[in-house]
Amino acid sequence: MPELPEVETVVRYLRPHLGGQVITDFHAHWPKVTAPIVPEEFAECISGRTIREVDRRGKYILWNLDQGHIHIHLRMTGQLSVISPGEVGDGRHITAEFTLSNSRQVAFRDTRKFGRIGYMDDLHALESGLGIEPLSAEFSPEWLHRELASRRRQIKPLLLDQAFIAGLGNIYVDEALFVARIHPLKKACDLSSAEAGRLQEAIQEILKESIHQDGTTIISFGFGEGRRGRYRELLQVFRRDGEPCPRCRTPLVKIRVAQRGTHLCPACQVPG
DNA sequence: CAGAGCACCTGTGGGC
DNA sequence: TGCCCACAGGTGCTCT
Repeated sequence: MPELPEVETVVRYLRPHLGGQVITDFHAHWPKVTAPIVPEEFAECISGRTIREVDRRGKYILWNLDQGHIHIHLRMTGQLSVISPGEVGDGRHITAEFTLSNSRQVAFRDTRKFGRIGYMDDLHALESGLGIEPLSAEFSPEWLHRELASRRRQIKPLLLDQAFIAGLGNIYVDEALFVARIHPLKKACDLSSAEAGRLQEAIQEILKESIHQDGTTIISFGFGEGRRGRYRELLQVFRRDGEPCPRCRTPLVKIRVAQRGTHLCPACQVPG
């Protein structure tokens, strides 16, 4: 499910609900949700702590506490919603829930159970595994071209690598490579300066617009109760194989790259 | 180092 | 309608 724009949307939704609240209780319905530690140990770390602010790093949602940090990764199907007692509704697939000092609850709903919740005293370990923020000023055309020059990997798997750029996933990589007219199998070090420039611009523009649209809902992404992202209608190639290319009308195709479904225009994005 | 394959889970949609 | 298979927005592990 969620890539950077969807995670950012969830963070913006949560922020006004959580700031200043004390975590009074935590309960895991699916014990592995706090893996590698057990839920009791996690609860011990965070109960009684105050949430100072909600933030995002890559695809991680961060709750910065008065001491330490909670990190939440939604993986494929995770959803967070703030609910009042009595409006719990459909309790299916809820893997964990927090209770706040205002007696509201934060429910973590996760059909496929890949999502994880954890605690860290400081964010060093998280930071060490994450690359540049693609919406930061440091992510410039020059930075990208310089970094690509030393990598021999195919460009799509590289862009999906969170240790390189933090936050991109399958949807936005396909969209950005299409806009930049780059074949997903092209070696990173073979990209020209002009291609790197187009790619950098495409990534930033696409992410910004998607955040503006509250992200992309394909099937399961939502935030709060029943809210949906609107970027799906703006997707140019993702899951549009068979449809005409919006640029040249050639039918879009779907291939496998790094075990992921990959959508492209065979005329606009030529290998080599 | 780069890439393939599989594991972790459940639900959905297509083909027969 | 029912069954079986492929596939899904992510990541981490092992093996070559």
